[in-house]
Amino acid sequence: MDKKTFYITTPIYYPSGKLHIGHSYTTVAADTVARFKRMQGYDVMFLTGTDEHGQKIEDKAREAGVAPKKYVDDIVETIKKLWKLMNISYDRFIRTTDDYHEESVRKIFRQLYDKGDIYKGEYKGLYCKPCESFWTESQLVDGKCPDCGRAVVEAREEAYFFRLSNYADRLLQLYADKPEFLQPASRLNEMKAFINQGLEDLCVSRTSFTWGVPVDFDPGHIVYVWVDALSNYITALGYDNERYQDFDKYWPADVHLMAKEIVRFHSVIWPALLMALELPLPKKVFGHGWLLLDSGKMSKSKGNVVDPVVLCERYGVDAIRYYLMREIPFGHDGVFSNEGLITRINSDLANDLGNLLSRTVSMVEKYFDGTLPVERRQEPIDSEIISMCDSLYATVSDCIDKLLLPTALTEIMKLVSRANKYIDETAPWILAKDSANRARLASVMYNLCEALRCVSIVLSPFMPSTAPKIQLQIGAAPDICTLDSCVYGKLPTALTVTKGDALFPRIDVEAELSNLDKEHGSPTHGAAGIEHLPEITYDDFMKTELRVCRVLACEKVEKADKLLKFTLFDGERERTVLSGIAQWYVPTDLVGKKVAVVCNLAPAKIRGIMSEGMILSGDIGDAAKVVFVDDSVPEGSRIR
RNA sequence: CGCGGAGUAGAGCAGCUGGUAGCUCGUCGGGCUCAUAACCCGGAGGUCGCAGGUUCAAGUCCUGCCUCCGCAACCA
Repeated sequence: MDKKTFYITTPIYYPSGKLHIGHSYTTVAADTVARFKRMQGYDVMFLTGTDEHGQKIEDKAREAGVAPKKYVDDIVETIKKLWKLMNISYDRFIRTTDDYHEESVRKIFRQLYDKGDIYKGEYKGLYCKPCESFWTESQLVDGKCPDCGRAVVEAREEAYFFRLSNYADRLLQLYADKPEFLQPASRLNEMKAFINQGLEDLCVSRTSFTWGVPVDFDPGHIVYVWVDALSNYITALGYDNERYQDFDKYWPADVHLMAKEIVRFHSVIWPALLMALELPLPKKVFGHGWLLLDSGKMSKSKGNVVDPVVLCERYGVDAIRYYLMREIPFGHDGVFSNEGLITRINSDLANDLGNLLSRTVSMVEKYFDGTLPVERRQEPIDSEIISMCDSLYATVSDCIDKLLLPTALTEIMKLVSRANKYIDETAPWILAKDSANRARLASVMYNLCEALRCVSIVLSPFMPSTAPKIQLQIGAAPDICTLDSCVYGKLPTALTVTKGDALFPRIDVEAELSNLDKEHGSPTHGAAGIEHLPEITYDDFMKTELRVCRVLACEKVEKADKLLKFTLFDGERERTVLSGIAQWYVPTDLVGKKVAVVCNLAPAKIRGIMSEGMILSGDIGDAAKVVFVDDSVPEGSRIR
């Protein structure tokens, strides 16, 4: 009883599609800290979950032709499977569609309303009817709708607002009093600047969609994401609901972990909401950086290789966990690349750690038939490796507390390197030649096993399935693999080891990279493999109405870097088509040209403009070039 | 003037409160043979984006500029 508690959270993820490696990154980091804290004896609550309401889910579900709940249910299943695969030891998984959460949200909303922190107001703005969008004065282009260029009218809409502006001073005070509240520190300045620009009250309800928690005293209004999603951190503990009863036990959270783009919500809106609810504030908000692909941004279209499931299946969960925690400077953006991943696995895990275990255990088997004799002879040269064993825990623990995860790993790997060097210094194979050195040789082997044992202990939160494998091979029983035992000298004197499989088989870098290219196309260089789609029938093809069109006019879309707006003549009428090729063409050069157009593509609104078709272009890496049609072919000709 | 981040050896990164420029990978040379062609030692390689300024002293502080990258905000 009365164990110290530790409450850590990830954001609740938006299940509008598959999660990518970035989500895994946040979650693995949180998991590592949670595991470490558990080992330290804390009563840990590690919360993750999903944020399932909102317009986008509603739209996606409609597109997919299923009910929103069904849509998110399916995705949540894949998310839970992913966390299971990645060995994520969350204690609780909250879904904003859970009954108890919705109940709490209704109560919280009402409570804030009753207190006067939420009030019903009017969303005043300039409204464009065709686009169904509100704009502010500054967003307008020439006084017209920036999307479609049509006239806007002043309009008002009822909505609920949270008095965020009232909390500006208290937030600034919070940052001043507790700068450690928000980390890394650079984000603090950003938030101060943001608040100093002037905080406006926050619109916390919507009427434009229905997939969410209704405002119970005002049907038609839906609680918007701020209150709905952020409050998960307390509703999951039973705040304002009966499902759980450990709010008093765990709140305030020790750390909210997240990627940098949502730091603002967690360090401005969330504390303000908590202030309004008169609840204690979380101790720390930490915004880590992004994983960038070496070719640029991380995006869904980049292919399978950044799919965490594929990576884990290919290289093993612990290797991926290690890579993520080791390679990316926590708090900054970092580059994710296949080559970086493979070299990291090879050099750190295969060559250094795995090979250290392998050579150590092999020598004990070779020189002592697997069991060390009890005679010992220590020498001065042993002292360094011994003292490193003894100080390892304190060093790592300090790093974890400061969320310096990569540093923690480099510190651990220093002992691995030292041990490898120690083998060279002591040259056991020479000692083995003279039976007079038996005691000395036993000491050397014992010291190596101790180093491995200590390493495995502090490594276990990072690599939960690798650590026990090491311990098994060096014959370390579970009771001497706790953090308390992370000091030199716990292994039995007559230690017995058991050689096992290689921990991390070495990967042939070049072969692996070319395999990846073959299988997925090169995600990094953009050229290698041609991806083939399933065969289709002639009828399938003929469903596409491809026609020759002449470009009557072409201009850049305002405020859009990539879009060109075409006015085409298709032999029958004019049609407007948008195309994302502005970087590669001067609009006027295209006028008069004939192009191939998919005419029966469902119209879609892009940047507020209806696009009625698609102009065919050939992809050249990331660029695209229009496929021009010979001038002798008349407009309207069917292409087949 | 939309917001923000970054520019340090071939690549990826450290360099906090200013005082001989470091790490990992790669590369070159050497050593060892217990081990997963792994391990250990040594070398080469940087006028720290550019230009000014402050200072006895500046990747490190200040000013301006250039470049790259995210997001906002679109690739039908």
